[in-house]
Amino acid sequence: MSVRTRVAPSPTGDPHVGTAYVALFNLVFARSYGGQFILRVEDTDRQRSSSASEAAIMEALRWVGLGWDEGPDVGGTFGPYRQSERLDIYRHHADELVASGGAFRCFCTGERLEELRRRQRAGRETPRYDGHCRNLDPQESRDRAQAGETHVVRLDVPVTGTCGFSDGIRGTIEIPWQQVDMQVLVKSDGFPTYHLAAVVDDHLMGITHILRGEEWLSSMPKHRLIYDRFGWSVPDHYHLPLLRNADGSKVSKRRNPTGLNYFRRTGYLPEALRNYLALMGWSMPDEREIFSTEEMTAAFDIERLTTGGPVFDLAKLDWLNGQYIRSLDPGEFMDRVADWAINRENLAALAPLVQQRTERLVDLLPQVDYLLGDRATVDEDDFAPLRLGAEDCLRVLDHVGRRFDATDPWDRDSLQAAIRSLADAMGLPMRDFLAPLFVAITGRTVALPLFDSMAYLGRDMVRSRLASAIAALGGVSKKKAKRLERAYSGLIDQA
RNA sequence: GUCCCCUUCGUCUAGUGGCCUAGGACUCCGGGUUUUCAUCCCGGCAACAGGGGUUCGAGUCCCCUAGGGGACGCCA
Repeated sequence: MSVRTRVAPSPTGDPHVGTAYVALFNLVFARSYGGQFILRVEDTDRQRSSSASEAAIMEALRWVGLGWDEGPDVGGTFGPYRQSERLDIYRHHADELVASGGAFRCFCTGERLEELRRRQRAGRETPRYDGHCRNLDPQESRDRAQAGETHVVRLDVPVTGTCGFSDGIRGTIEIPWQQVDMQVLVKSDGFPTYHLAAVVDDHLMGITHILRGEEWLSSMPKHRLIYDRFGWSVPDHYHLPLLRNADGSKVSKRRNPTGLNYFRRTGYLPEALRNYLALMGWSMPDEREIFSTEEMTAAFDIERLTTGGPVFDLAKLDWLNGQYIRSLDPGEFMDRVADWAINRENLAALAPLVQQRTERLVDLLPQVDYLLGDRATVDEDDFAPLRLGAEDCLRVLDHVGRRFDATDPWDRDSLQAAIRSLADAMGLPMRDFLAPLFVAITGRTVALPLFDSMAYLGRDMVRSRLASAIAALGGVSKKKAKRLERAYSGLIDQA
């Protein structure tokens, strides 16, 4: 049987470097066996999924050079490849599980569940569904469901014993069933959760090897159970180490640029990014550090994957990117530069802003350089002349960051509305409120209009500039971050 | 808190019981080439988390401790 792997992003945000990381290893693994690599969109979270995000993720993955053989856009014989289009498949399988006793309907209310979890936490137990609806009379269960009573479907999990399974790079792992929750498989809106959908799809799509992030390791018992209940064989699993921030925590946008578009916009070469990602937890047998994805594929051996979480450190990526840029022949270098930012497409967004401000074409450059560049370097002194003190500036920037995480769509008007409401909530005049933001984003005293600038830059770039401005203002400790978070949610609740 | 995973220079890593006086790369520092800068070249700093075993021999195997991370959602 042909080797088939997949990457299964959830279209709930900006394209993430972690997705590219997992995609790279899946792609290389499949190719090294002459197999196929599939893209599946896991859009089962109705609230958070968006087609804009889906399109951005596919576009970004293609940019990195991680294309797929089958997927929502290119089709394939195992489609559809978008989970929201496979609802009847999941429903059918969930019904089968309920009928066979492998799962049960649960009519518990959210309040009851919350109270239960609170009690368990207080009693130092692992929060877990208590099985309240597990032994409902099947007839009653069916009747209540038929009568339209709101319910979910939960996986029936053994109460005692341990679940043993094997991970391709970690060996055998045992987890007590006691620790495994009776996971919801079908939500009350009829959509499946990840656990059901992923297992069903991986089986139906003929996925033979699953390479995914380590955060899934503790869900493995649930997944094994589902495979077993359906009588399906379990694909080989390999849990990839998680990319880390400098402090060792799971890589996050608050501390690192993690958006693929950031790397694209700041002029990293896709082949350099792939090479760098390959170095995260993997090495060439001959210890070469500069190699193409093709060379990686030819030499690939999953046994060479390490288990420790690598810190995603830009310094080495910068060096590597420099190596790639310098090795380009001049013609190609010129093409890359032209594709990067000084092209019609990018200019189209900028032209309306700069044309009126231009007397000679050369005036264009200083007007837009801060929009094309990496990030404006700011330091504490830049904030000194402002009406708000350093502490207040920091507070403003922090809260703006939080507000922007939830701002959608990312355009001029939404940004303006978001900022206005936040300034109101904080009781600050727009003028004072905007000043530190202007400095953080543009790094100047004179620049193109702030909201247009932010709209052009995009969420990733704005995020990273906010982060460096906050760092310039002294940064925030863990404790301070907590305090700011509380303060922010306080503001939201009032509004 | 409970369970699981992890632990070699600041960072990415090599290492699968003797080739380890622990190698390479990035960063940093010093020097050289270059009319500047960058590149490039040379050199330097720097690690087996701690403690017990097993063994003739342990970075490599086992146990304990510590530290880090992850999971514990009708998110994925």
